[in-house]
Amino acid sequence: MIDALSDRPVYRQLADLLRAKIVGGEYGPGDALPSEIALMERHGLGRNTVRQAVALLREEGLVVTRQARGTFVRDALPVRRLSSDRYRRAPQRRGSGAGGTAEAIHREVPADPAVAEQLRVAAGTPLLERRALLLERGLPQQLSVSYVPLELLAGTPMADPARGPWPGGTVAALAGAGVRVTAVREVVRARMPRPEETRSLAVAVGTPMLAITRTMFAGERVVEAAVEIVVPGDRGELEYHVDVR
Amino acid sequence: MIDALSDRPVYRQLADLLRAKIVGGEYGPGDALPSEIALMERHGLGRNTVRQAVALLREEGLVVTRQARGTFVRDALPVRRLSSDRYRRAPQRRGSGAGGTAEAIHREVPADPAVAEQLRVAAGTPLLERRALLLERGLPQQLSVSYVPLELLAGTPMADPARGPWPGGTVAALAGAGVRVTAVREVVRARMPRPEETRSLAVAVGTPMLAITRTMFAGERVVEAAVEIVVPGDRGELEYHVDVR
DNA sequence: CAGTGGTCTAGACCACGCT
DNA sequence: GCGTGGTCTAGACCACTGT
Repeated sequence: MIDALSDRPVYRQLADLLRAKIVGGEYGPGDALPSEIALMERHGLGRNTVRQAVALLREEGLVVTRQARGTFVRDALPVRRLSSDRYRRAPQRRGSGAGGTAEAIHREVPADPAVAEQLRVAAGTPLLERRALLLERGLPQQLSVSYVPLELLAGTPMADPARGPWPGGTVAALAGAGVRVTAVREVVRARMPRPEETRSLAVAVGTPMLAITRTMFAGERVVEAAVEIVVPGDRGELEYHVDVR
Repeated sequence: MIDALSDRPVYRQLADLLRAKIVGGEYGPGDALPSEIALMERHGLGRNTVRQAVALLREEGLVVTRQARGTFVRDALPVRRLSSDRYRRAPQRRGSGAGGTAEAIHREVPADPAVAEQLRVAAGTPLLERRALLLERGLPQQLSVSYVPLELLAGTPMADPARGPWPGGTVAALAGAGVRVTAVREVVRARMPRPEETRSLAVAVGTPMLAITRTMFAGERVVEAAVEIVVPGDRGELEYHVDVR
């Protein structure tokens, strides 16, 4: 099966072999691949070569390795779809809003230059910083850091940093402060997780991330800036409706 | 600098060291990292350990390795922003539409079950399949496969599979056939490139992709289904405007 | 305790880019 | 020709998970 004289590196040939069995369904989601020792013996390869092949599949997102347990075909996780409808002011439809539990840490901070530009305020303006982690069935779902000018929240319960999560999301929270969000701009990127994100979001190495920069507007005024909302690519997808004019 | 007795693996410590110098600016975009031999000698490590550290940084998207040349801090490529405005029927604003050159292959095919469902037609319905590769300054920018029911294009130049790219994009092409696109739905995912995509899009391994499934509507009718539009995560970002109602 | 993947070393040869 | 990263082997010890 594997040709040591081929131009194609041996570890790639082994990866091709295993990949074909995975996409062909011979190894289904959750199944264990043969152990490294078994692959060494079956194909007459050194262990590092086998490990290189497995590493390639891991980078492609096809398998995960678990120490002392084995190498497993990646489970198709239930993907959560985040629709642009989630910004409706009207009551959230089931399944479209925040369905899980959230942990949030609020803090009062002065605007740093980058945030100030996004919010269109002067650097140093007092802001409420909100760091939130959304959990769904115990699995971290998204991580976000966002800012609201404190002035907008003055005199409302949201101005208190000790306050917990905002039920109903940011649009509802701002509505509670008399701020009517009229539009949202999102810029979506794909990037690899930073080392600390692999921990806090509990993602396997090699899992790409959706990174969203969100800006909320009330008319011409910017009322919220989410510097980055990070969603593991194997757990979420984003849905947008665009009206063509 | 590196503690062999630490709990943290040596290769991770080396990766931490190099990462700190990259994000700290000591190695700027395009700069070469020290060679593997240099890192071996400087830190008293085996070559595979050094290579493991570099591989980690490559997976994180921080560096690219080029055979016989060296390891380089990844260039911040000019990122092309794809705005939801690109679907306007009005003349495209500069920089928002398709600015580069496109290669397209058109073919007449019967609808397979998955596409039929997305298009809401019967399986086997004759479709025009369009495979397009968008280039920008010689660099592949996006790859897409999309389908339009042939019936919609009957009697127009677009029905001819031998015809080349559609200037002005799909909305303009459909307008030319008398089909007025009113809305677009996009579902965005992040995933790693498939092996053949690393070639056709010329991306470094470890570059995450934005994968978009697009559905175009004329009223209630589905007039185009793009099964997948793939954009390298280091070359593109998506911008969406959402009106909050 | 046996088996798994994780880490690490030492050494070999190769393909390629530069000068 | 020399230096670079790419591939591959053989062997060692470790940490962790199962029984």
